[in-house]
Amino acid sequence: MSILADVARIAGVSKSTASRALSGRGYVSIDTRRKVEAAASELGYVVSSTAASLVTGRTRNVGVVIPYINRWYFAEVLEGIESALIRAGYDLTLYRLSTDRDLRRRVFDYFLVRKRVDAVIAVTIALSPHEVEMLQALGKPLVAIGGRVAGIPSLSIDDVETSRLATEHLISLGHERIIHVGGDQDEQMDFRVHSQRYSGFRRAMEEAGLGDEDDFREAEFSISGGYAAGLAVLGDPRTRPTAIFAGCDEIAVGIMMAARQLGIGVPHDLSIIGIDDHPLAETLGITTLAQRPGAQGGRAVELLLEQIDHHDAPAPDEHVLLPTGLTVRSSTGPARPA
Amino acid sequence: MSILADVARIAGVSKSTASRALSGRGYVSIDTRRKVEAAASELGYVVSSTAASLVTGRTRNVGVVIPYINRWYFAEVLEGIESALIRAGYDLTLYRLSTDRDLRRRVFDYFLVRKRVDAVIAVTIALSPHEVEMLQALGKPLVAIGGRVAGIPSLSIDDVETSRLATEHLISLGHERIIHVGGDQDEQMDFRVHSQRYSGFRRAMEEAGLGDEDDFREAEFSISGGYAAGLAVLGDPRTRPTAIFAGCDEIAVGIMMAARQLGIGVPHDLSIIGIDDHPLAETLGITTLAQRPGAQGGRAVELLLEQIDHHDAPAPDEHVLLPTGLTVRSSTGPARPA
DNA sequence: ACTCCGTCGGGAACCGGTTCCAGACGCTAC
DNA sequence: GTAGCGTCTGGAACCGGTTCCCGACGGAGT
Repeated sequence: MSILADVARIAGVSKSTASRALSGRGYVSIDTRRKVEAAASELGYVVSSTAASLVTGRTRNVGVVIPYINRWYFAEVLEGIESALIRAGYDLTLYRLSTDRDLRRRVFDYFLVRKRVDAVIAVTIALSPHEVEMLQALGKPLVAIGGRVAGIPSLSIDDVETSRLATEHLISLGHERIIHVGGDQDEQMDFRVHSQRYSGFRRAMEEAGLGDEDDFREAEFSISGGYAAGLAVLGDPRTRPTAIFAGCDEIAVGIMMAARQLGIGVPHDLSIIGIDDHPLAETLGITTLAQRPGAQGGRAVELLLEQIDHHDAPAPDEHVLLPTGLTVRSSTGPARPA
Repeated sequence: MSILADVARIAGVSKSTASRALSGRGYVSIDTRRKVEAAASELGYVVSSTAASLVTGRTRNVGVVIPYINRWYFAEVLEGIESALIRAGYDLTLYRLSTDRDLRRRVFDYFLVRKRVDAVIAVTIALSPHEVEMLQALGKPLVAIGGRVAGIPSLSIDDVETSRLATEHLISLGHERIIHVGGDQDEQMDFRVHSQRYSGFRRAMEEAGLGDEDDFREAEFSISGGYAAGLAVLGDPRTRPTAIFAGCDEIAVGIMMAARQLGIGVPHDLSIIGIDDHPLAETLGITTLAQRPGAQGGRAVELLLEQIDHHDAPAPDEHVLLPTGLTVRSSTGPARPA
């Protein structure tokens, strides 16, 4: 392993000149730069980012905290973040936070605090004021994806409005018996996405004078979860709805599968709408409100890099609401008269 | 931000003693340790891992290169790796390598080489001899998941044997017209998993005196891919097989959906078997050969940490073959006489 | 001719820890 | 009594870069 001093010696210059030549900062004549570069490539030299970080205080490394990897939305966000960071020359250090409070504390106290990351992106993790404060005290820019966090820039779709629109789509088709199959209302980790989607649904239903206390069904946010809930909801012909608003496309897909299993025609006997625009939604022709999680990840990185670049400026405390687009496919259709 | 010198001053000891007290290396009396710890927590001190790495040469950070995030197998492996590393006090830096050769070079030359990671795990990335050599020259332990890499420890399932077993299961049920729906044979990135699965299939078929040149169908390794291939294969009643061996469970699920769509009974008219034991395989009752990617990730971390701990020993160049378990569910059944 | 400024290069301090070395102390062993 | 060892602590070197500061040089401006 060669070090900068070796390169300098071979090139016949001082360490400082070699450093300037390779990093491109400060005055170096073309000639010496060439010599240094030649020496460096001859020796196969690469800077020690550790040493560089120590003195500059910047690591070119961003921490990402995320609750799941194996779910479409999260994996997409992660991919978006990853490629944006790589393009900008940054590393991405991954911390998966499950519901384990201890682990969460350890990650914040032990991992994130050490001068290992320049900044942090929190994906659907509602940072506590204490956590925000702690990281900000260390001068680490923060961005949140998936929900609002006080004091830091964040971006997400408007869950309430999106759900409302989805529900209104069904209502406008003449459906009256509509059920929302969504996530556990008590899930603590996230930004109450589930309850926001529920309340958008509720609002649309109330405005139309519809709904009752039996129009919500809990499901895990996955195809299997949707399938199980679908079988339960659709199994009983007397209470069967004519339309279902699924909390996400994975649930919608599961419901679609359950419907097929039970011989229920979509959209003839049942309309289904979801949120996300999961690839399977397209494959199966499921109507949905499209969002682009990968792009959200990329956008979050931009916001972050802006903060890193002018880190003298105060953190912009704005919440960006991203649009979702109603994508009508063949899973929704007019209600048939009973 | 407080530094070690501050802690030492407050505690009334020297930097070296403070370092020893906090890191737990070398002799320190109980008394002074207490004092130092008190000072540290009073100041909210945390070590600068950058500084520590610079002198120790170890970063407690492992690089993971992986081609996809948003696929079940890869996400599971990643989760397994992540939790094992966190438990061991290691960070995980993620590099997603698509088919972009340039990016791949950049990741290896620019990112992995700088003293940022102590070791590297390659998930279904066939490292070139040059890449292996480069990383080993830097003294970085390596482990590969998903296929054999010369010169480094690796672990994977036995793709050939697994496929053969899957195919034999179908044959033993009396099926004669069997099709394999698998991945693109030319995919360069991976360890030719696709072609290995194909050849296991081929072998079983030949031993049984079955098969023809039309018994393979290409599909993307996803539910959508399986669905599309399923529609194509099952659509024509004259060529329709009585059994399908899917290259992975996601494909199997897609085929299952296509079968339902076309009103083909499973397993009455069609048997389906996959590989993986994806959660949906259980939900839908798909027979499969189960593997546990999360456990593979954890095992890879163990192998890696062993190498890190005794890094004087030569790298164990062994390939661990993990078992897969035939899990019979309701998607496979006896062939009906034509 | 002299100042001034922009370009170029070297020396040395510095980032914040870890670790080697040497010295001090108290204890046991001979 | 002293040699020898184990425990404890401080000083200083060191990891490998970056950057500040200073001096040298050459050309332009007056």
